[in-house]
Amino acid sequence: MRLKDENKRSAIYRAAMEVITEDGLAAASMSKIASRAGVSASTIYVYFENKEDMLNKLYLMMKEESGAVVFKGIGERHSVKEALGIFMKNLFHFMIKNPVHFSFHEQFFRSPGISAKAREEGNQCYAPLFELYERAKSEKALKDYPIPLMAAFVFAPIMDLVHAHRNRELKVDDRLLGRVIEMTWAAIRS
Amino acid sequence: MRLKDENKRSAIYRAAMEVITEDGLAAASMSKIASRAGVSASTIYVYFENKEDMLNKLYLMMKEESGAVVFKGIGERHSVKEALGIFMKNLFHFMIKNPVHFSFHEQFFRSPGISAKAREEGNQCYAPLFELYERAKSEKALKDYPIPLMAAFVFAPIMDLVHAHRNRELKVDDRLLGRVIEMTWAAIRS
Amino acid sequence: MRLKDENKRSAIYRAAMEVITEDGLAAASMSKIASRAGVSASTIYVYFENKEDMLNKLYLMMKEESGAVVFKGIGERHSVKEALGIFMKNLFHFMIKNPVHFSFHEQFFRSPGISAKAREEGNQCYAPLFELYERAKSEKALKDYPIPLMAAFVFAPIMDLVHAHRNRELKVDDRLLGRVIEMTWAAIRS
Amino acid sequence: MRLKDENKRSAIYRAAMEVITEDGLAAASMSKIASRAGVSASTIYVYFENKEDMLNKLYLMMKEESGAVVFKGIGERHSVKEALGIFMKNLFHFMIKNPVHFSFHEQFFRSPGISAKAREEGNQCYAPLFELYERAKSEKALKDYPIPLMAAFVFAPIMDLVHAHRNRELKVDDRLLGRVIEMTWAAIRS
DNA sequence: GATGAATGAGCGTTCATTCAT
DNA sequence: TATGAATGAACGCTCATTCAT
Repeated sequence: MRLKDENKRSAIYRAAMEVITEDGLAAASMSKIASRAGVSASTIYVYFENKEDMLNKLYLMMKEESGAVVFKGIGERHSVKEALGIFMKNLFHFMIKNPVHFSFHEQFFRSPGISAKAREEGNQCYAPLFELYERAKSEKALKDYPIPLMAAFVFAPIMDLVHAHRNRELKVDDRLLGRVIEMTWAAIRS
Repeated sequence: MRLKDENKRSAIYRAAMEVITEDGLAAASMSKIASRAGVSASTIYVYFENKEDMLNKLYLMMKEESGAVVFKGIGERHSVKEALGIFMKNLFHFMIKNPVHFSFHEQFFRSPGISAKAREEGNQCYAPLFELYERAKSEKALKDYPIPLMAAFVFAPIMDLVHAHRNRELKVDDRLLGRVIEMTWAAIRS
Repeated sequence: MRLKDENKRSAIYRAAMEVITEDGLAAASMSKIASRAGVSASTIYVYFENKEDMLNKLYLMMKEESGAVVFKGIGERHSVKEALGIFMKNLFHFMIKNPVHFSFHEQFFRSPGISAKAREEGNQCYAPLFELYERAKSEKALKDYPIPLMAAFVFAPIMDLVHAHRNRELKVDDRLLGRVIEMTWAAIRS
Repeated sequence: MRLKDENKRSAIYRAAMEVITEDGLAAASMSKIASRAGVSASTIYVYFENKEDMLNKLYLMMKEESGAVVFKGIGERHSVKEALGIFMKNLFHFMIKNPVHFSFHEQFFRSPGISAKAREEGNQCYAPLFELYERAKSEKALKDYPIPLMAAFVFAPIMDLVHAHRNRELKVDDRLLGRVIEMTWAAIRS
């Protein structure tokens, strides 16, 4: 028997991302994804239980991909403020370079299409951020407010920046990015 | 002839909100909405041109409803900071009291399901916010950054707060709300 | 109580003819006919039992209208050949002047939309043609073949002529019309 | 994987013909055709793009089927008159033996349900008739009148004969058929 | 008599999924 | 493993018709 072909699996992932980005989540049918991936629709069911399973796993995979990038260059040597700044810059540039990730994130953000379990697991790809938060608490560098609240000040402005940049409403350069990071810092610093 | 029953129109609105809240926008079919509203699916077409028309009008109606509430108590006598604080508190309480509005807003935020025209009209329900922003610019009370960027610091934390409150991840009281307003202010003040 | 308004009835007839001519029989919905007639769809049900009834009665009315015209100028003094020639000319000109009648006839010709009973009654509007046929039999002017067969040679060429004329495939003048009548006569004469 | 079952394709064709024959073109819904064919409605979409595509292809198939029969036995050795006679006899017998073809032809004759392209292609199945017409012109055997006009004298009587035969209004035998052919010839001969 | 509201039935079509090979 | 065939369920929507006024 042939082994499951991991190239095929990732072709399906890639196709799903593209279709969702281009046509939206609602219009992303299995057959559209399949033909984009160059496989038959029924082949998807060899690799995934069903559509929901595929989307959840895709969500996880994308979280892993971004998680592997957004913490690059951050080390113990950095202050909390520096670390957060690097993270936000990384996040911005990753989303600019990977518009499919960005669109996908916008489509799935709090969408009921993703199970709580997958969401939970996806968050673990951002574990370094939570560790940073813990460190900050011990250093008393950040306000001691709940994580989701702090996260709102970190993520929302960056994602809005990417959105405006993509729509050409705004030309985002390093100076503007730096200013936004300062705004976030002003909000959350202790 | 029977008169058009405005109760029925609002029953359809309510049903649509509920179904979208519960099952998500993608799964909100006309027949599901109809049976929730206690009417036949074809009756919806007596009151609306088609699904898109219904969703756009629903979007507008909800924007109007929230717009009529979130600026209550704000006057010329208030400083920009005070006015923003009142707005954010109003927004929070409105969303807590109207969970369907909240879910609906989350579903429709940047969804392609809403036409640009409806979005534009919907924004006009929040005109006082834009006026406040203009006033702030002339008073040099706020950073002179693009509106969507500033908005990210105003809306995202409140909506996250509501989200966490609803999920019982967080017990939000006036003190926490006040602190969040302070965080936002620290971020956007000039 | 108000009397049934015969103007309204004929407005419905006229609207139905127009809609059927413009959009085809399949697309002629009751509401489209109603709005063309300037009445409510339910008003049609005051004047007719249902759609089928309306179409059958419309069919009859049109047969009556054409029947009142196509025998004009024919008298006992005419030979069978002359009479047939006048009939065919009348038929051609009537259909050219009343494109709605023509389209309607083409749509309904042998369509299952018209009941056998209405078809039967409609034929009685062409009674003079049958009488002419009887006279011809007694004069031995025509072949003694069944009526539907003879009719094929009389009607089909004229209707085709009208069709080609309307489509501008053919410019039909009196000379061509005369020739066609001669062809028919050559076919059916004894 | 299962192989595409050509029996199924022709079962759909047959079902469509039957339903159209019985209920008329307007009432021939996909689901009615499907259940007559013993397949699910969605299965039709495996074999055809959509309803229009199916009807056009069905139209073509039927034209091909009749085209393959109605010119049988006609050769260069036959005079124009003989050839036309054979054609008309073939046409009559084909329509008698294939009542579904006959009804279908009546329904589709000039119906807007068939695309101009399909109609064009369908006509090519009757190419030998056009060639015969050309030959007749060069031999000056027929009147030099436009094709559709000549066709009216050839087709209409035969189709009427079939119609009357099927309705038992008329018992058509070879003698009557021969006489009709003579009538047509008298009409169109030069 | 006239009509807008209301609806069940049905339309053509798409879809996620299963089946047989 | 891989896939085209097959399908029940559902979709958005239209329609002829009835009802209440």
